[in-house]
Parts: sequence; C-alpha cells; structure tokens
Amino acid sequence: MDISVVLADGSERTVPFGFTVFQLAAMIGKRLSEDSVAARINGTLRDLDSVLSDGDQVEIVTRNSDDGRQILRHSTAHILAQAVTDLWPGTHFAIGPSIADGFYYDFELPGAKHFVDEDLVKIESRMREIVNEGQSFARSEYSIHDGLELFADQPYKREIIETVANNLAGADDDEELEEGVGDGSISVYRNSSGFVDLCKGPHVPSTRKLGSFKLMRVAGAYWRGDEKRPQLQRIYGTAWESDKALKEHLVRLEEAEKRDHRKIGLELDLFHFPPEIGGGLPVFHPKGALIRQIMEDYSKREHRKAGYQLAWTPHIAKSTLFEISGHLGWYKAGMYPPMEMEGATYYPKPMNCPMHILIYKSRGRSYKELPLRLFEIGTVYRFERSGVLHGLARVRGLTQDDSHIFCAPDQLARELTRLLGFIISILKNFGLSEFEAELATRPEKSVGEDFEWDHATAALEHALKESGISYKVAHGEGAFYAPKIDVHLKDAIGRRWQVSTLQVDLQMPQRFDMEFVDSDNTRKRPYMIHRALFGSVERFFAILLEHYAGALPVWLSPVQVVVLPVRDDHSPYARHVVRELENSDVRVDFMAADEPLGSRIRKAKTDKVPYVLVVGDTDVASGTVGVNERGSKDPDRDVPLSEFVARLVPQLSGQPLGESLD
RNA sequence: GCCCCCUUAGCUCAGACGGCAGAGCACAGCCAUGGUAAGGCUGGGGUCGUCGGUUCGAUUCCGACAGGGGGCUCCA
Repeated sequence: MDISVVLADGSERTVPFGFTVFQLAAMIGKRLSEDSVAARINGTLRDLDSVLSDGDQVEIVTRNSDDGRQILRHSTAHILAQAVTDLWPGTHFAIGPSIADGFYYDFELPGAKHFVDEDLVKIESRMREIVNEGQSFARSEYSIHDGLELFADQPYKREIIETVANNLAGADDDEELEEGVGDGSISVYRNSSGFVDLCKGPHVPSTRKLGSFKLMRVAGAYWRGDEKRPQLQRIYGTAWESDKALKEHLVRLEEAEKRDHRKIGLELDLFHFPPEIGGGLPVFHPKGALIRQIMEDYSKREHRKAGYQLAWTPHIAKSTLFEISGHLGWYKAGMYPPMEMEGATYYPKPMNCPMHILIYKSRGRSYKELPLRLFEIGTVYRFERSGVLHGLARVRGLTQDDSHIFCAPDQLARELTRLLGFIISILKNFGLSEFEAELATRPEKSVGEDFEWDHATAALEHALKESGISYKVAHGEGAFYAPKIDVHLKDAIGRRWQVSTLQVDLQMPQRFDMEFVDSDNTRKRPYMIHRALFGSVERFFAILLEHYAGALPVWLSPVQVVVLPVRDDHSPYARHVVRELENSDVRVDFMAADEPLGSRIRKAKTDKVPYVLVVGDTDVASGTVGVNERGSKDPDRDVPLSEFVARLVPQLSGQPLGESLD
C-alpha cells in the first residue's frame, strides 16, 4: 500500500507505507540525503527515522539551514556530555542547549572538581572518537515515573522532570521542552554506546554527521541562572555544518577581536584604566578626550536645536535627596558608599534625575512651559560588581547624556514620538543605520495604578508605530516603576548593542510632589520621561570604536589630516598647507621629515588618520598636495590645495555622507 | 560576588631541572633627505604583579592577595 506526502515545494510524492523520512530524502536525491539531519513534518521537527503518514507535509532539514545547524549543535552538545561522563564517571549533567553559533553543556563533576583549560583538549579528542565511531541516536519515550528511575543518579535531570511533572502549566518553558519533558511523558535519546540523555530532539541519526566543532572555553554558570543555587561547570563550544563554515566563524571572531575597543584604545592612545584609580574608572588621553568632546558638543548643539535646555548639577548630594527619590531604598547596593561631613551624609549620585526634578521644582510651573526638556551630560557613579566591568562598555563612573522631559498627560504621546524620532536621527548621524526596539511592559513586581501603566505603555507603543522602527514587546521586562523602550543598534559586523532608553516614570513626580498650573488654574501632576540617548558617553564611544574599527568618520577623528614634507626643504610649504587647513577649522598635524617618508606614511596610516597629505617638489612649485585618503589604495597626486579644502570642508560637520568608511 | 585562565621592558611576546633576563616594535642619540605602509648604527630601559612559604639559591615550585581577560549573576 502506498501513501502520498507533500514536499516543501508543494509537489506530491507517493511512497510505500512505512517509509521513513530518510528513505524519502534518498529517493529525492543522494545529495539531499547526505545533507539531511532531520525533517519538519507538519511543522514539527522530527528525526530522520520517523515513519511517514499519508498526507504529511514534509520538509527535509539540511545541515546548512538554521534548523539544521541548531540540530547539529544540540547533537554536538550531547556528545560533549557523553565524552565528559566517559572521562569523569559519576558526573552530573544538567542542560545542554544550542545557542547562537554553538552550544554549551553544564556539568557537576564528582568531588566538586573543576575543569581546567587542558581538559578541553582531552574532552575534544574523546568527542572526535565518538564521532568516528558513528554512534546512532535513538529516541524513546518514558513515563514520568520511569524517567525519574532512569535518571536516578542525575539530580539535575530529575529536577527538570519533576518541575514539569508538578506543574504542567509550566511546560511552556522552552528550555524544559528542549530538554524533552512535556505532556506527562519524557523523551530520551540513547546512543549506541549506552549514553542516555533527556531530550526532546530531534538529533542527527549518527554521530558521523557531526565533526565541525570546537570547544571554546570553560565557565562557571549557576544552575537555572540562580546565584543562590550551585554553580555548575559550563563548557562552551561552536559547531557548524562544515569545516569551512567553522573556519569562517573562527575568522569572524578574530575580526571582532581586532575591533575590540580596549585594543583600539591602546593602539590609538585614547584612554586607559589605571589600577591606581580603580576598576571601571577610565582616564581619557588627549585624543580620546577630544573625541568625547566632539561627541558631547555635537549632542549639546542638537539638543538645543530640538528645544532642550541645558542643566548642570553636582556629583554628590545629601542622603535626603536619595531618600525622597527612593534610590536609597531600592538601589543602595548599587550606590557608592556615603561620606560624612558636618553631620550630614553625602552620596555620589547614581542618577541625575532627582536633581533635574529639583530644577523643575525651583519655582511654580505653568502649563505654558511644558514640555520642559532638561538635558545634561552628567557623570554618575554606580558600584558595579567587579566581575561585570568590561572596558568602556561597563564602567563605574559613567557619563549619561541624560534628559528629563516634564509634560502634561495629554502631551505624552506626541512627546514620545518626537523623542524617538530625535534619537534615531542622532544615531544615524553617527553612521549607525540599523535599529530595533523593545517595548518593556509592566513587570509582576511593580508599583503604580493600572490606568497609569496603560496610558504610558500605550503612548510608548504609539511612538514606536509612528517612528516605523521595528520592535518587539518584552512582556514584564519594564522597570518596576516604569515601562520603557530600549533601542538596540547593529554595528558594522552585525553585533547588537543596547543604547538608548526611554522610560515613562510613574513614581518620581509623585514622590517629589511635582505639579504645574493648568489653563483652568488647577494644579496637576506632570508626566516625566527619562531618556539617555547614547546610553553613556563611554559606552557609545566604545560602540563607535568597534563599529568603525577605530577608523572614525572625518568629523569625529581627533586628527583629520597629517601633512608630510618629502624632504626637510619642503617644510615651509608644508607648514603653509597646515595653516591653510587650520584656517578652515581642520584638525591637522605636521610630521617633520626626520624619518623616511615610507615610515612616516605608515605611522599616519596605522593611526587611522583620514587624510595623509604628502608635499614635495612639484607641490611646492604648483601649490598642490598629494592626497592619500584612508581606505583608498593609490594616492591622488597634484591636487590643488584649494580643491582639497573644498572637498574636505563638507565632511567636517557631524552630518552623514552616506558612505561607508570601512 | 562566583567559576576558569592570564600577569616577564611603554606595547606584543620568548625563556629556563630552580643557578647573573631575551627579541621585535616603541623610546633616546648619531648618521641617512627619502614621492607613498617599517633606512642604518649606537644606547637607555626589568625587584619577572605584590606578599609569604619551600630551598644553599625562587622570575621559575606552593599559597594568599591584587590587577586583567572569558563566562555566570546583575545592569535603577
């Protein structure tokens, strides 16, 4: 008896009853069957040995598809666990999912031992043996009861099974499902060698399908992500559909490493972290400070144009302020410890907002003044835990480009829309073009009235829709006092960074008893919007360095042009060129002819200076320069100086030129 | 804070069974005046992260601490 199935392209195939997916793939083509790792049957991922039913919609999943790679990674995680239990009998293994680019597996070694780096070599070679043995993965199902018995020696597996068994409603947890529990039964995969793991599947049919993987590192990771629970030993690996894809991935990692802002910061002499000052407290060297200043000046100018007023507030305040704001109640652990003086207690500020509120409250406010937009590039101090510090991206003294907007309730939606548009346009002017947003809604633990949350959340969503930015809703991810929008951007090599945040604060106006007099002469409470655009100047600085790999656009470059005389006797003319450029507000350096030309050019280019001008005999004679533009291979000789200036000047302001400077 | 790794010249890194510490780049001086990515010579520069232990002797072995890196947790 034959049955018929529908393939991904819509065509129908007739196959014998009892045919498996793999047999179907083989029937379609040798290449397809070789590349197949699983199948999607009626929308669900299944093993290749699944038997087909009449009318099934079948899509063969190949190793180079997203689904396929995920299956390869998950299967590779299994043989990682198998290798570890082979090498350390009695190991407890917890979970081992696929993740972006790879997989991990969490273990608890007998005797509370820890992995060291050399162990990865041993484990990897055991994994290669398992691959070469061509072990099969076979699925079977167990009742909860039998499953608990099967994993009698595996407390973490038992906990997964028990949690879900006790709370079937919790079965919508993806991780539990990936681990193979649901619907009152569990599924396990058993290798031909006898290794068994709890798993939903699917898996590749044979370990021989695996092999393009590499173990990357060992790390500690808390069981279920809870720092109160045991810390397990996590091994990270990467796995791909082919050795070529694996190699490309490793090259991409190297590229990313070259862009590391900490490395670039050192190479270009921009900033460093003196241990004598303390972790997370950078000093900016002259060139780095100049870049910062350009960023900040640009930002201030744009804010003034957009109707903001600049504020300036001190770095410390009495405890009273943070008692009113609530920071001492909620976030004391995140604040630097206090200083005592003349009987009062002072704290370094962890945020600027309470001080901006005091500016608002310095006198009565009329509805005619709203929206009142205050802006400050203000440095705040937060006691980040030592383990989380990361270059400029996560510091303890950070400078927020912070604004607080106070508006009437009926102005909220319009103001948020305007704000989001402003944020996007500024980010674009820094040469960033791909954005995504997240709308974070009310968390379970939160304060405030429903109608306020609803109003604020709706206004945020309205702004997102108006701006046209793509977004997703992160349910329950908001701050406990406010819903928010987080803007993420993608950098030149596709990494996502969170930058701007907009929050509609439902608490502060009340805590500080803020009000304004409305047109009907009644006192009303304003809404308050918190917003950081760069996030922090330091973090945004890091993002720009990594995005541009240090080759900043002309307007942000600390040195825009270097002028090199070929010989010493060209120096007077070279200095004339320097003066001319300085008259056009170009940041220009002169490099004396005390080294060979080649090495001076090399130095200027490794400093990533956008334009290197070389002047020699012909230039002196005819008033020209030899232009070396960053990124172009050949010099542009005999360019009249006035022509070069005319070409350069439009690039000096912070406006995008729409060109890639990579 | 927790797990793993690292710490030798300003930078990138060698090094030895435990027996006077090495290179390249950078820096300084002299020479070389060179039209497009490293010119030559000479020189200075180190308590081998800190403290303690083992040892006749420790930069090397052991321990603690500090700083850095990769993760986990956290990020108002």
